[in-house]
Amino acid sequence: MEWINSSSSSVQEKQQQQQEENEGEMMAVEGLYTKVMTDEQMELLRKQIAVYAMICEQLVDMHKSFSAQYDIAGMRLGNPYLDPFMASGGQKITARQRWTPTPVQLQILERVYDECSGNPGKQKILDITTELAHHGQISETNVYNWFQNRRARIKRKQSGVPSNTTESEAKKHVMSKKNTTLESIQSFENPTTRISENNIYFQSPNIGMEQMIGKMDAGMVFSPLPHWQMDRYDMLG
Amino acid sequence: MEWINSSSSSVQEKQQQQQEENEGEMMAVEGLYTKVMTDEQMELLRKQIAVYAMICEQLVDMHKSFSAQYDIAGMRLGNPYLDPFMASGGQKITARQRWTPTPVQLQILERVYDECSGNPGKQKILDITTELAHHGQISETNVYNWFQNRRARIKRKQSGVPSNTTESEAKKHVMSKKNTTLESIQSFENPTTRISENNIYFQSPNIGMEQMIGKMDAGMVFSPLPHWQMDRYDMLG
DNA sequence: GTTGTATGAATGAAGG
DNA sequence: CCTTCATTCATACAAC
Repeated sequence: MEWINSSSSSVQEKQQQQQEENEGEMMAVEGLYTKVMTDEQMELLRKQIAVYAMICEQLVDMHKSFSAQYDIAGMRLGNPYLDPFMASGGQKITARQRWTPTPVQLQILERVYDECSGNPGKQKILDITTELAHHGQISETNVYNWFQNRRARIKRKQSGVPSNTTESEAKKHVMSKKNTTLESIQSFENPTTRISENNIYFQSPNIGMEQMIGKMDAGMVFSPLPHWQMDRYDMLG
Repeated sequence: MEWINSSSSSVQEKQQQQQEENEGEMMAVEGLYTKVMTDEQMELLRKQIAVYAMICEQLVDMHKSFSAQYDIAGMRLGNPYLDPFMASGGQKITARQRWTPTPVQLQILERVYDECSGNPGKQKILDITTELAHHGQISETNVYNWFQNRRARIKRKQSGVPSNTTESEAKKHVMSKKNTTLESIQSFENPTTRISENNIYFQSPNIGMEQMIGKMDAGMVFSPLPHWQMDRYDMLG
């Protein structure tokens, strides 16, 4: 069978339509459509899985030790870690993963925003999309999101931008991509239990069970359905 | 920096297959190279991660039982670990304000979603809630909203998407996501050791540790270096 | 190459 | 059910 064959399945049926030469996440392969994933994304996924694999393994080892004897000393689950896989090849490209309005589009959007007091109707969005499409690849969803975000962010600014940046959208800085994977995993939520240092999982050969559990309970939550798997849906018809 | 270190564990050992150039499924886009992945592949990966998450969670639960029973001091030999960041703000201590499904919960939800064709009855929701409660804080409303949103969003995605013919065929390859979810994962690498029954992981909130370990040693072993990164990897024949 | 920031997108929840 | 909001995640890009 074909590995690279277009299909749909997964939680949401999907089928692409729209722009075919869109360089976004879709591309044609032998006449079929497929999603594109960058090395970076793959790397990330790979790491997530690896992290789980490691944790599962350690937990199992731990259990074995327990079962065998309450030999605490045997608690040493890990040992020196080796690098299972790291150096990813070359991840140069970055297929566009997110739409970015062109200056022209932005200008039009802002103009319309003022005209509509920030809330254009569905039909209006469709019209706008059509017009913007003349200036670059775009979809209704993009427009919809743009207005959505615009409203939310303007509102936030007005209602005060107190130094209260600890909560809203101006704080958490997920640093460089290198740490992103772990960061995203451990700090997904619940800041009170998050570990301050990155690499908590690997900073030492032996990780305390308590810590691990902490991570599981609090931070081991990750985006279940990677957004890039989803299609860019066109907001309703 | 090193991400994953491992020594000599069954699972990770295999991850060693250094990733090379993976010329395999690459294609040129605007002069750049990218990897390609189908929806099925993505779905599969996502599920793999989810299963790991679930296993980890259960292992942790088990561990907790053990700890409680024997109250082994050695377990916390680690470092108490204090969070240096908690002091400043003060309000961030408050837990999250909105429910976020854990991977396990999500997996269950999706399974139920398929079973109920997206519309579980009131009683069903109650049942689900009860079960999900074993994996984290949750309320009926959460479940209700989840289904509500899911239906709406799936629908939206489907709209504007001319149904396609590739679907029926493609589905065969991956799974109808109902009972095959785990199967596909289990048999990912080693079909001979796969579990014959589906949903073995979910038959009850707690499954025996031995079983789980069995799964890990036998069926849960998958190519650490995602097949889609290997050259010409042939997924099942 | 890192760190900070602006902003596109995902999603739980609320309102109608 | 549908639309909208609020919050958060993640990425593109600028600034260092």
